[in-house]
Amino acid sequence: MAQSKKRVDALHLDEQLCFTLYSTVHLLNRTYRPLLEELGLTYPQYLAMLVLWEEDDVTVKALGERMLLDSGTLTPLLKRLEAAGLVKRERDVLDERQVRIRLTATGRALRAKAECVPVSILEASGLDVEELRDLKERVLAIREALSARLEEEPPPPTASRRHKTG
Amino acid sequence: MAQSKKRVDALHLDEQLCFTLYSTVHLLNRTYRPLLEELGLTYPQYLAMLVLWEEDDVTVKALGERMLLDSGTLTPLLKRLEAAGLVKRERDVLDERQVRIRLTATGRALRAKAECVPVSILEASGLDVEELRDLKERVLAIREALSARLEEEPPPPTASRRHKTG
DNA sequence: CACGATTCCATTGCGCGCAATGCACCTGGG
DNA sequence: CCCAGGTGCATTGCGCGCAATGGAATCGTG
Repeated sequence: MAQSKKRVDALHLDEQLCFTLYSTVHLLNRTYRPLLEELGLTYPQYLAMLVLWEEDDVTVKALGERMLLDSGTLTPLLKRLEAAGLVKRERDVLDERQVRIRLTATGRALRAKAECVPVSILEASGLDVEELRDLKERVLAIREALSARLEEEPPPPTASRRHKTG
Repeated sequence: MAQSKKRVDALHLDEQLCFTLYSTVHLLNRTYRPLLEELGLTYPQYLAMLVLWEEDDVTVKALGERMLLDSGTLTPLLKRLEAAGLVKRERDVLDERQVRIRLTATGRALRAKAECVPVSILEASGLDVEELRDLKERVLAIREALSARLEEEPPPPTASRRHKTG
C-alpha cells in the first residue's frame, strides 16, 4: 500500500521484459568475453565460427541468414577472421556476386579449444538443461513473432493505402 | 536416426539459448526502432528516459547502476539527449565529481508520447501478460546468476593463488 | 542479344557497449 | 594541513549492428 500506483506502470524500467533481455544479453557477453579471449574471438565471431564448424564453405548470405545479420556487419567481421588466419574469403567462380567463406586448418583446429565454452556458460547461468531448453523455446516463440511482424509491416513504401487492410 | 550425432551438439548454433537471446534482442531493437523514431530516441536513450521519468535529477553513476552501463556508454548518450533538448547535465554543486541529469520540460512532456510504446511491443511479441511476467522472472534469475559470477571471479588481478580456494 | 530488374556484397555513417586510461575532485590518516 | 588512495566522469579505441547507398554480376523478358 506504500506504492503510489496500484496498477503496474508499463513505463517502469524494471517491469519490462525487454530491458531484462537487453541487460542479460550484455552480461552474457561479458561472461563470454574472457572465455573467448583465449580463442582470440569476439562473441559474434564465435557465432560465425559455430556456423562454419557445422557447415564449411558457405556464402555471406547464408551466414547472414543463420546469424540474422546483414553484410554491413558480416563483411568487416569476416575480414577480421581472415586477418586472424581462421577463414578464407573467395568469390564463387560460378557466381561472382557471392563470396564463399571457408575454414583454414587453423580455423578447423580452433573447434577443439571451443568445446569447453558452452559448459562454462551453462554453469555460470545457473540453469539445468531442462530449464535451458524450455526457456530457449519460449524466447524463440517471441523471436518468431517479432520476425513475422517485421517481414509483414514495412510494405507501405511509397504512399497509397492498400485496398484491403486485412 | 538420420542425425549424425545422438547427443545434442553443444556447439550447434540453434541449440544455444545464448544465441536465441542475442538474436531476439536484435529483433526487439528493430521492432522498437520505428516506434522510437517518432520520439527521436534510440532504445538505450529510451531506457535512460524511463529512469528519468521515474526519478528526475539523478547522477550518471545512479543511471548506470539502473541501466547496467558505464560512463563510457552513458556520457556520449546523455550528451545527445542534451543536444536534443530533453535533459540538462550539470555538475553537482556539493560534489563536483558528480554530474546530475535533469529533465527539461520537453523531456518531461515526451513521456506522454511514449505511453503507447510498451503496448505496441507487447502486441508484437505475441505474449500475454502472464507469460511475460513469468519469462521476465526466469531471465532475471539468469542475469542475477551471471552478475554474481562477474563480481566474484575477477579478483585474481596480479598473480598469487589465494591460500584458500573455497 | 539487349536491357531493366534483381541479387549479392562492400562501403559509409552513426550509435552503442566496453576496456583502458586519464583527470579532477573528495576523503581519511597522520 | 598534506598527501595517498579512492571516486565519478570523460576520452580513446575497437568491434559490432544497421540503415542507406553503390556497384558489379546475374537473371528474366522479349
